[in-house]
Amino acid sequence: MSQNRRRRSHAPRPRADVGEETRSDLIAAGRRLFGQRGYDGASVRAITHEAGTNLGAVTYHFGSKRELYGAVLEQGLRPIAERVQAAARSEGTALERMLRVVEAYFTHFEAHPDLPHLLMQEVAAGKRPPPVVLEILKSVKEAIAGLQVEGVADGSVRPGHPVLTALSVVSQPVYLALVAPLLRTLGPVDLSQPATRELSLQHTLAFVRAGLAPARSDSPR
Amino acid sequence: MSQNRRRRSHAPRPRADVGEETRSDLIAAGRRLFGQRGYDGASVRAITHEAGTNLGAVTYHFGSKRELYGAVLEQGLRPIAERVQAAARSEGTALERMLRVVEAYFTHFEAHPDLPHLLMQEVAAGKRPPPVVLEILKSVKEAIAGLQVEGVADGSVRPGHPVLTALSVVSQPVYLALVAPLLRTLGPVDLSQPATRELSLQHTLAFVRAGLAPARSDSPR
DNA sequence: CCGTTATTCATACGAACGTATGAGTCAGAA
DNA sequence: TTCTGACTCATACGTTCGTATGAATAACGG
Repeated sequence: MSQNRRRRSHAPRPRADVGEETRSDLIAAGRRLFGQRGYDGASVRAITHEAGTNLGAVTYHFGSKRELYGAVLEQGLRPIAERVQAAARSEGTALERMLRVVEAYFTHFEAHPDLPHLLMQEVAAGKRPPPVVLEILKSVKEAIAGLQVEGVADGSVRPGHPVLTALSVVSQPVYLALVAPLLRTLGPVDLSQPATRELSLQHTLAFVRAGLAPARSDSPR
Repeated sequence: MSQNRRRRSHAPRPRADVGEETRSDLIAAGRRLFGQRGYDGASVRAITHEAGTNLGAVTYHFGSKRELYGAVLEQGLRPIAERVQAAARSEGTALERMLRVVEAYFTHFEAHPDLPHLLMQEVAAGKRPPPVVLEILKSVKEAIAGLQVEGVADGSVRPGHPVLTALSVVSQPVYLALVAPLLRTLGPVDLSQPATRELSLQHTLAFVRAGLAPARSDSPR
């Protein structure tokens, strides 16, 4: 997490930051290839070639392929976690903020369609993500679960299990992004078209709103 | 789909069906290992060892590892597709049948927790499932989408996009089963306990019912 | 009984993989 | 200028993989 901090005391001094650029190139290439072909499908050779560096670069900068994957995951997940938490801390009723969380997922996945694949591929294969990633996931889970609790308090959300509710909400954008490539094969729904994407966002917002809203007796404001 | 039908005309006659048993042993072992370790993580050697057969058995009976995986997927998916379609054809309003579909997923995943992993691991890794599997998925998708259309007609379901609605519904049990192993790590929710499982079923039914039901003006019967 | 044939088995092959190794390169401190 | 250390690079190592090959085995029809 913090062991790769050069510039120790009075010592070595890196050369211009050449290494940092290689490092970020590897993360970018890894993100692209891991997302497209899966962890095993993306060889170190392919990644280093895509990054325009040498085969040894992964070992040198990350120690192993697995640790590169961890860095890719962390760098990919942290921004969306921040967006979600920002949405959870925004103004309005808890339900309104919850819908903003959904919208945050959607717009983020629009810019980074490979992100759900990146994470879920390992989850689905039964492996355990690195601890740093688990912590990020945990914080997101708690933010959304907290939103449900707040919603019950302010009357904008129907009572229920906070964690399960968080899963129900998150599952919508994540699952949709996961199966998007299949959808084009299975039928006429093409989520790569902006109009369809907007439609799916509106559908999801409506579904989540209806799923969370109280039974219609004390719907506030 | 039907090319593995021996007993051609007047000819060879298999010996007692010894081969069929090996074949099903391989599928069972493949299902276990593919589900636990992912496609790449389950080597042909591990699978044949688990099945108690020889290394060459996969090539002999299926032609390749990939085709074994296809057979595993097909054999795993067909029963749940049938259950879902039976639920879709049952009695009651479309909404009631939709909830029965959700329940069918839940109870089936309870008996076969590795099933979602088996399929989604490849979807998440960006690969395309074999055509037979795609056809099964398509039929399920259409059954549930048809349920939504029926629901709008009989007034039990709010209007909306049929396919997107089908995805929203299916995502619930699938995503829950996918992240179940992570949930135990991330917090106090343990979906392997029967009580929690029942709780999650009730939660999902409530969420889907609320998400689908019309705005409360013409809720029938 | 013999020959055919489905099936099993041991073993080999070639390719691809992740990682290790050691030499080469170059900017900056002394 | 010389030395140092971060970084790059080519190449080698050992392993594991999926698949191919051909011999052994055993049941069945004739």
